[in-house]
Amino acid sequence: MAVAHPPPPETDAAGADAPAPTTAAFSPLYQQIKGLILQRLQSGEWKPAEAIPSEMELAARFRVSQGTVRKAIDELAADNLVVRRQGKGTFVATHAEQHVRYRFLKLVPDSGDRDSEGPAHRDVLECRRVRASAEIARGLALRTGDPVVQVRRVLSFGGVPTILEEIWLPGTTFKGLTAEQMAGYQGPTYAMFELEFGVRMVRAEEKIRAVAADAQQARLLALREGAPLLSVERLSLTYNDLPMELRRGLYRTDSHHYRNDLN
Amino acid sequence: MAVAHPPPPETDAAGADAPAPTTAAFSPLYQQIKGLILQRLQSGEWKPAEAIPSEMELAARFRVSQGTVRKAIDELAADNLVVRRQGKGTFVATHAEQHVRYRFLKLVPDSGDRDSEGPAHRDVLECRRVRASAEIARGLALRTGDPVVQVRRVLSFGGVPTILEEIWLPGTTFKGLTAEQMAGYQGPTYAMFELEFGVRMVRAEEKIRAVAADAQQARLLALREGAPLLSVERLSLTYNDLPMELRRGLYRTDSHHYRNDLN
DNA sequence: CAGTGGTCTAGACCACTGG
DNA sequence: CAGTGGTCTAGACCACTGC
Repeated sequence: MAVAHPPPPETDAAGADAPAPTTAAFSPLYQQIKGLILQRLQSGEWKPAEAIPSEMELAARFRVSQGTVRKAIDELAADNLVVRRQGKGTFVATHAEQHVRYRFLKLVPDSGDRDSEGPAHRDVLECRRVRASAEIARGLALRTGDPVVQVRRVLSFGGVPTILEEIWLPGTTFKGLTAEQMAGYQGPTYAMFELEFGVRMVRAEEKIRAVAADAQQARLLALREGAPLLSVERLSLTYNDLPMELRRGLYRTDSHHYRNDLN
Repeated sequence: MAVAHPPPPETDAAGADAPAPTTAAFSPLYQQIKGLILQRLQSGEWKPAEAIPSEMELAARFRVSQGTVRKAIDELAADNLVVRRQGKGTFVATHAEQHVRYRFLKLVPDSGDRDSEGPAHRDVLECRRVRASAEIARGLALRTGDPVVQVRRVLSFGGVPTILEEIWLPGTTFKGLTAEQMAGYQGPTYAMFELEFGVRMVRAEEKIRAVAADAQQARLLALREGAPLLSVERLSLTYNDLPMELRRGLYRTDSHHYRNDLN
């Protein structure tokens, strides 16, 4: 209510808060607040790793109680869009510097954690602009023939080539992406996407299959042809469920496995 | 505080609420309440599909505010231990009759949803008591040689054999499990476990690999030997993270895939 | 209609962080 | 110390269910 029909505005002149609720169907106040915060997040008003205003301040801005803001932020935190730190503030989530690196990579060594084998070595085989095939276009919500950036690379852990992957990105958003960027950046590739292109991947959907390595794949992963590989097709989405990356990885699973927790 | 040091007891004589907090380290009140509710759930005081007492009633019993009970139940609902239904009550979650059937089975047909191919046909190849190998014992937190029930079966979708799986269950808890129960029960096997053995699986951990079918596996799944299969090793746990089932499934992924959502 | 979960508020106090 | 997120309360009212 307070958002849709604000009482005599006080801070409106200063901040222009209270955008049109469009054709808003009914929803709880805290959902509306969540939506307003989301808008600021995707508009880039608050950038990754930055602090967002305190709960008290947001409550004042939106003219609701702190509890209502709190519930909105609770959901954003549950969605991994934001990270709360007691005593410090609430921060826009990022794929970098967060100690939850490699959030989307669920391949782990059979024994021990990922840290035991050190950082991955990236070998970029290819990075070029091409035109989207029908299949790629469908996945990325583009039209066939639209420009896309295609990357092929091999990731090695402890010197062993383990992942062969092919990545497709919308050409207009990722204009100017170079093989050097893909190879040289320290930390997760998704962190580089945030920093260089302002694109933050929010969630992803994976389709997993078992396949047999063809001759080329076998060579790149130092295997015999026909060896079983895990095929992981990932569609990564940014705010508003907008697809922003299509990736197909072939994982060796002789000394690693894909770990998944169900609940 | 209210739980640890209850004021002059009123309902204690009637209900005996306020079990010893043991060596309780400090934790928020709502966490303590969550723990108390959890105790009732795992003790079987409230059984699957039954309603638990209302928030108001629990608040009165535990001598805290409704909001505190609410937060405790919120977390239990987030953990899928309990299901809230506005206007009706809060119910103990179950693998049956919940329209989230097959919560742990992430294999879906490439096109369309699971309903399009009808229910799975179960073919039980084997169901017998054996002694736990070192590996099985380790997974189930038993000792080598302890009795376990071993089941082997094939699941077919639309007439096509798709999953070959081997299941190990602690022999003492699942004493008397028969092939008829494994085959005949309508609905998820996990629902049968709840009904017949009072064991509710709360969460699970899966390790996924790509493997090549051996001669026997290929025959049972109507494939050529060496065909790539998804190996899904699942450890299912009940309350208190107690392991209760070890399962190794081999999935055909020529017309199905393992679907996973990351966020 | 009464009873349930769901929302919202206002205020108090606690726990943690940093200057 | 002030500022932040985290907990807890008490009470009001809304939305949904079933009798």
